[in-house]
Amino acid sequence: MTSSKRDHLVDTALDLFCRHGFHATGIDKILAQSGVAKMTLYKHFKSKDELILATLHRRDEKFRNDLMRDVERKGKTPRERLLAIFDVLGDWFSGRGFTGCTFINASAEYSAPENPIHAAAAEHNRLVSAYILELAKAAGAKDPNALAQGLMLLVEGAIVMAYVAGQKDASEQAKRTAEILLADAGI
Amino acid sequence: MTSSKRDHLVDTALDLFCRHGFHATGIDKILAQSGVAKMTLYKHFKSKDELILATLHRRDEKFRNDLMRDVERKGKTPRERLLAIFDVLGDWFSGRGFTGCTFINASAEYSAPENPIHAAAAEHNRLVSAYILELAKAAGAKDPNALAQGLMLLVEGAIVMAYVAGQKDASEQAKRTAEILLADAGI
DNA sequence: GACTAAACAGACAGGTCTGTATAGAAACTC
DNA sequence: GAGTTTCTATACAGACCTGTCTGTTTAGTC
Repeated sequence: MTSSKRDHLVDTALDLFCRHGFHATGIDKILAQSGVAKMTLYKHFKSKDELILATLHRRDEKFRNDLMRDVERKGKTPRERLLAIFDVLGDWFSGRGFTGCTFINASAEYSAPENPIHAAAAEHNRLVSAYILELAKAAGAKDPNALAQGLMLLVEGAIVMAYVAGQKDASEQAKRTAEILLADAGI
Repeated sequence: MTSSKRDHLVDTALDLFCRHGFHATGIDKILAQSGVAKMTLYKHFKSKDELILATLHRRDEKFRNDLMRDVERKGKTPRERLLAIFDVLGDWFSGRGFTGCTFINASAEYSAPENPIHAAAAEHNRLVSAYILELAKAAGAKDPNALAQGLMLLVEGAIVMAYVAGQKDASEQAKRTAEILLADAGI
């Protein structure tokens, strides 16, 4: 399979980027940890930035797939699922390898909005927002857009508080706050 | 004045760190933009990390001073001031030089919680939280701790949505959501 | 077994990084 | 005005960075 090396590179790069950041992770470290030769990397990716984009793409897919799967397992009704989001966040925060949100971190290192890396983070954000909006509509909220945007603020806020301030219980606080918003939305 | 060069270095470094990130900003660029000699920098700061810590310290002081000043000018009662926080955020987001939260960005680049740079970001977070809690108590909230933590989630969430997703109106959405929380807190 | 394509190993170029060393200029003090 | 401190300018060391290049080895196919 021609793409097995590629996949392995993306996996390794994602691990190192998450743990140490993008600028702080050199190509050589990714090669050493993956055991892949340099020329193989540059055959699959034109540059380090392209490798970063590929890792962000994989991270986005895995993150949203895992989120939807866990949310739909933990909650049966749309209302339960909106609240289950914060339980999933709690599991994520208390997991061993929690290093914050890869996309927030990527935006921090590539601040220009027109940078493709920053744009990829914005797109991920948009897709998560769309999922929450979908649930809010299914739950029959009075103003689904307002509810979804409010919940998204709580999600992002909880991630920041858990990562920057080390406040791992931010997800529980966010869940309690979300219940207030759900009540206000009539569900 | 022995500290004028030092102050100038911190100002310049803060500007460059905010615009381009910490790893991406080399000592030489700070020297070129400030017009200060390298040995002068290393006389005032033992290392680049110490310079970073000094810039974060200044940023924290300026940020919270400006926040409190603007909030207390825009709102007269504690309740008004809690809501005014989000108006101040809106001004910040739409300002020309908005590059997200320096402390979230610093945490992203220095992920280890025991790293002094990450710790400085956590401390800033704690101090902002304390200010909001103070206002929540003065406003006579039913459960000031819960209200303050909920508002803090909205603040951090709004910053992320404004910076990562470019959603500059996140502050308005956060304000509308905050009003729901205030009502729930009985104020 | 011969041919082909992929991956490996490692040197290399050219640039950047942090931090140090040295020598001269400017400013301040007595 | 002499002496001291402060700053500048610049070179330097040693490490790291990305990306290229050259061979060699492995693996798969006919």
